[in-house]
Amino acid sequence: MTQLQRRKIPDAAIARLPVYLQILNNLAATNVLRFSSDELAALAGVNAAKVRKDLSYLGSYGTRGVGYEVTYLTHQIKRELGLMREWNVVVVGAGNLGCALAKFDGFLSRGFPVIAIVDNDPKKIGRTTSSLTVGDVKDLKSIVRDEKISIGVITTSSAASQAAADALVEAGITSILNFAPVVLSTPSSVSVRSVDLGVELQILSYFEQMRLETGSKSEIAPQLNTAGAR
Amino acid sequence: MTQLQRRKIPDAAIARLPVYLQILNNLAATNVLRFSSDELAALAGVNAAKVRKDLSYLGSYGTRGVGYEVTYLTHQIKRELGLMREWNVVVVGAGNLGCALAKFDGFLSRGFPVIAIVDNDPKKIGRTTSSLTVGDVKDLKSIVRDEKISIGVITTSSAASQAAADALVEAGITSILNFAPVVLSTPSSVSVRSVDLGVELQILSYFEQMRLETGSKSEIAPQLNTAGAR
DNA sequence: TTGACTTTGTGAATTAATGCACTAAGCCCT
DNA sequence: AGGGCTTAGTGCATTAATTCACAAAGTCAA
Repeated sequence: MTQLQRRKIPDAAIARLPVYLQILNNLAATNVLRFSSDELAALAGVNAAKVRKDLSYLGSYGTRGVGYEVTYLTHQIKRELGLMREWNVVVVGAGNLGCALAKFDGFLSRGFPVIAIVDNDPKKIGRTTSSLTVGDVKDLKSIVRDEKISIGVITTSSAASQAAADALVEAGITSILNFAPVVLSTPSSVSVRSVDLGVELQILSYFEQMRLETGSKSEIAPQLNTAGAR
Repeated sequence: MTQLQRRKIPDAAIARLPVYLQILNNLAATNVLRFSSDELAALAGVNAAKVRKDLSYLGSYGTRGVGYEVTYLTHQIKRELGLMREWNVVVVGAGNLGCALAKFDGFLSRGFPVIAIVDNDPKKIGRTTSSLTVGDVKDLKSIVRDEKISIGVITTSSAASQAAADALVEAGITSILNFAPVVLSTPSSVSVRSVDLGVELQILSYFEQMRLETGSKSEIAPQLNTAGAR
């Protein structure tokens, strides 16, 4: 009720803003200066009215009869998503996936440098992977503090994932990206997003089977995920 | 209108079934025989009515006053999702992420063996990674045919991802899991699910920033993603 | 300056998803 | 055999998300 009113943006819209942002980056890279909601909608594979409504949550940044400016809107989306700064990341779990993510361009290039990687396995601690040395999960608290880390990524086994989450929470982390196929339990003040690759494949297999059963002509529902976190 | 009526299950429910399945596997591993919707709801972090409604789309497989049987319901969910068989997978893009996924337990253990990995870079073709030799993307069509591959996973650079998708479609693949931060364009008969790790982090950063701005007490919306594919 | 054209921004209608709350069934104890 | 207890299944109200469709606001050409 007070003036503290950061507009309440629907979860579904929040999840699409990063997609728009990515497309705007591509447009900027090809020297496009302006775009219409129709054009962006086509590139994002969604309805134009949805694009306009999503963008309208940010404010009224388009010009009627003209469209939106690439750089200006990019700026606004970044501001809204909290991307005017970098957020440091720690990876917990130095297995295949963890090491691959630590090296992964896509994190740094989107503003999320991986600053540290830790594990609880003495055989892995001390190893070096792309300029990072695997640390001990026991030191998480001091690492998080010293390196000003905001986000934890869990790439441990399922069995170890809850302990990893507990360690992250204990270390003061409030945002977790979880790759273990486990529903983590954390305080409600912590945001958790889970990416379960098995789930993704199982959803595909549902549609694949559907096609086999019905003789393939079936229409496929449109994808996109919602934001929100637990 | 004919008898071809595979119940129409809502997308949101489809996306949750794999999560329930995973939990049932854990219950079975600890010798639990039965469970109630309340128990499953607690484990999955959702509302009990939602669990019951989701399960009711499969049929009426519970017993009032008692609950559901773990093994029987596991069977039913697997049947619905098309998991009574394995689905072979090919990874396109033998970079860090591609190689890590090729080795990744989580695929095989959930019924999706990675049978082949291909790339278009002559420097990578021929290399061996965990019992798989990197093939040439040019041979995709014959690989897909000979190895009876159903699902393609794209782990190329953004720049190469659309070409990878085109190659998969050309090879007859109708289900794609895409890790490149690009909205792929494919025939509507092909199911595409995109996992953009940058998007996931950006969603987290939104909530993180929200907490900083509002002084952290903010409630966090519940997560889960919807199914559907494009 | 006017008029034709374009495209945003948004009420209002529609559709989808969620969650409540109650009924219908089955178990178990006496 | 009956009564109390438990829990699935579901109709219905609510909330969230999507889409339509149009007025408002701007451009541009003559």
